[in-house]
Amino acid sequence: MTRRVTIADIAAAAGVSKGAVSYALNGRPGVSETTRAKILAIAAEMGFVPNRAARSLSVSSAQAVGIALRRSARTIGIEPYFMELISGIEATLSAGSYGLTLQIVGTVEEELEVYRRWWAERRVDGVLLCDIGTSDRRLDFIADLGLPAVAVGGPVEGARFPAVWHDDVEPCRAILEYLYTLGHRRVARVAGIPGLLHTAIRDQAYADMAAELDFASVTTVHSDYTGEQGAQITRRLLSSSKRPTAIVYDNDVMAVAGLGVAHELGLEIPEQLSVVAWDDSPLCRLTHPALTSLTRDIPAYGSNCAEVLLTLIGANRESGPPSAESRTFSVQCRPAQLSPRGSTGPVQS
Amino acid sequence: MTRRVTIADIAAAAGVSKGAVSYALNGRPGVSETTRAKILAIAAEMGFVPNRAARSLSVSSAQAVGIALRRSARTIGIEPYFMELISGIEATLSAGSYGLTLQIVGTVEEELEVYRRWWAERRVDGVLLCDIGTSDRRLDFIADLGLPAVAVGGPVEGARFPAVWHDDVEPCRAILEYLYTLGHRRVARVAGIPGLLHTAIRDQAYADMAAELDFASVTTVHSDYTGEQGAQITRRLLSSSKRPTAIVYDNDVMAVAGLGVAHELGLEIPEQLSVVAWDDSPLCRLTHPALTSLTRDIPAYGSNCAEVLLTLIGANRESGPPSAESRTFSVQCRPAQLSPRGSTGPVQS
DNA sequence: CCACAGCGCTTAACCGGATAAGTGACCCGA
DNA sequence: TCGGGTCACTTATCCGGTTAAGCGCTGTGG
Repeated sequence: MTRRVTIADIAAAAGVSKGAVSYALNGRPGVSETTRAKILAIAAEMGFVPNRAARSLSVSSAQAVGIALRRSARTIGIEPYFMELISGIEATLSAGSYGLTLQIVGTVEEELEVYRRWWAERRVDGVLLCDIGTSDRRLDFIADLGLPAVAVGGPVEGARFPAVWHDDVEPCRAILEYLYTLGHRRVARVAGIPGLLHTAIRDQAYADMAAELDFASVTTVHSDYTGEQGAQITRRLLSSSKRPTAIVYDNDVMAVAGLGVAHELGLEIPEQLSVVAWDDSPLCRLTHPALTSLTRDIPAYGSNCAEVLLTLIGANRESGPPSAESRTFSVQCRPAQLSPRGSTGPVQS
Repeated sequence: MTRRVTIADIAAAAGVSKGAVSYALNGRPGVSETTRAKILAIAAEMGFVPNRAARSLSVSSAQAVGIALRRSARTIGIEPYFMELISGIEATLSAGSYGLTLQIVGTVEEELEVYRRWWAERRVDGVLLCDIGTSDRRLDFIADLGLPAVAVGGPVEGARFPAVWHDDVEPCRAILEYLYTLGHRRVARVAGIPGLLHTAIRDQAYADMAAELDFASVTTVHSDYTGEQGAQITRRLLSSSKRPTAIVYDNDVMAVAGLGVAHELGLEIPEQLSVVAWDDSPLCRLTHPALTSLTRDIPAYGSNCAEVLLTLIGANRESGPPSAESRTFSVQCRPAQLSPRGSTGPVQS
């Protein structure tokens, strides 16, 4: 339990000044190669690790980024999406020796307050915004704050900072074309939360596609993404007089719940009902039959987001405020791919 | 984008010294109530928030705790446990205005390195250790480091720091008694990773209980907690000549997978097979039939752990090193309760 | 031969708070 | 009336890094 070693200790041991040690450790000019090598050797031997607070205070950078999740304690675990996303984010951050600060909040107000505090305290150098809404209060708030941020989702109209997103239109087309080919004409969709941007984009894509092909009906019911609502809506859909022959779910949890309801009602899958899930977590392969789903690489997505944020933060540091161009660029990732499995099949006449 | 407000700015505005402002803001004696009120008013008006790095440097506390998870990017999402745990931890931490720093690692070596760095950098004031093993290298390493820590799991023999845990023996008894009462005599258990402490504890509890009651067989097969292995083991169990009439799974993901396999093999649940899951995530209520499972309040558990860690850190700060007593106390939480649902029923003869 | 540049290092200021020590004004009791 | 204690505040130092400025020495070109 000896006292931690500081650059002053190294300076004393090497017989040079604090400044020289700092130059040597940071690989900047100002010391000879001989001295540098000696200092580095001593630092390594003494097990020197710079104090984060001291460095932050000097260079005014926290070497950390923040992420605030707005979910309840009970429901946050069930959605594999977040943990996979965080895992990807984390991989990129720790490669760049940045830390990740996580906070879970209940309301938008709390979330805004967290951002304000983080930035005022300089606890983070930037944040990642999840669950982008169609009209999102957070976007202007954060831009006004001057807090570097990246939207995890998009495209965001007139954004004042970058967004990283997947195209959702193409996968929607793929699903409907696939179901159409299998002979389905009555398709229902259990969508996510209406206020979310990607929900709105999918709504539009389905409507467009439905008009293009001659489906008898393509209905959309909005939900809160929970399994409970997924089950409830499925029960309602399946007990209506003209029930759909295929149901598409906006996440995997609801799809699993829907599958459960179908079993409960004694429906054979896929003979009497086809089921498609969005977001191919391992969950989709656990059920019987396995769920046909849209596969995205979520950890890679998280890594992309983190990478863009680090670039933005780097750009901020040098040469004053970043250019408008670099602040609003938009990165599009590979769209989700349809993975057909046992839960979908041709319509039985 | 004005420069951030410092105590020097407040001092200037209030016409006092930096020191007076610091005393006023921290509620310590040294300023009159009149002056204190004036300073607080000015600070509030100017939107003052103390710089975290500066404060940390002075008081040498990071106001943050760390948690390192050793899981792969792909599998970490599927287990609702972690996110629920983190959510509970976070609730307590942010109530005490502590931050949570998260890192995902691949190996124990990496994990140890992360702890070493965090502590050397003073990026965290303490850590939470998950997935405690039967002989866990991390325990001594961290104790030697002097890094305050709490084990999330236990009881830990000869621990040099506190552990927070559930009794697992009682729930094991409850499951086996329940299944025995329903007439089951051949019970299989798909257990978790053998090296983990709670797996070993459950192994022992099942063995003891099996000897106590006259089961025909109580077999245990170890797994890696993934759905894939859960399915594979279930398939093997169910196609053996003397197949079990009930299977108990050490987590919910494997139970769901097992249910899928049973469906696949055309077994009626619970008529031909009873299924019990450990850890009652919402997942257990999504399947059909719903899974009988052991309910624990994971977010509350996380909160408990965080609370103990904060106490430990607080104890550290005042009066030098904490007493041996406070360092090794062990908090036991309410054991898991059996929630019978549709997946279990009496044996059909 | 000298002005000047460049190297290699030291010095000292600075980041933004916390805090021990110091100071002057005031009050109180002997 | 004066010593001593308390109050209210200021001053100065520290935490552990970074970094601009300074300074002596050497080499070099005009």
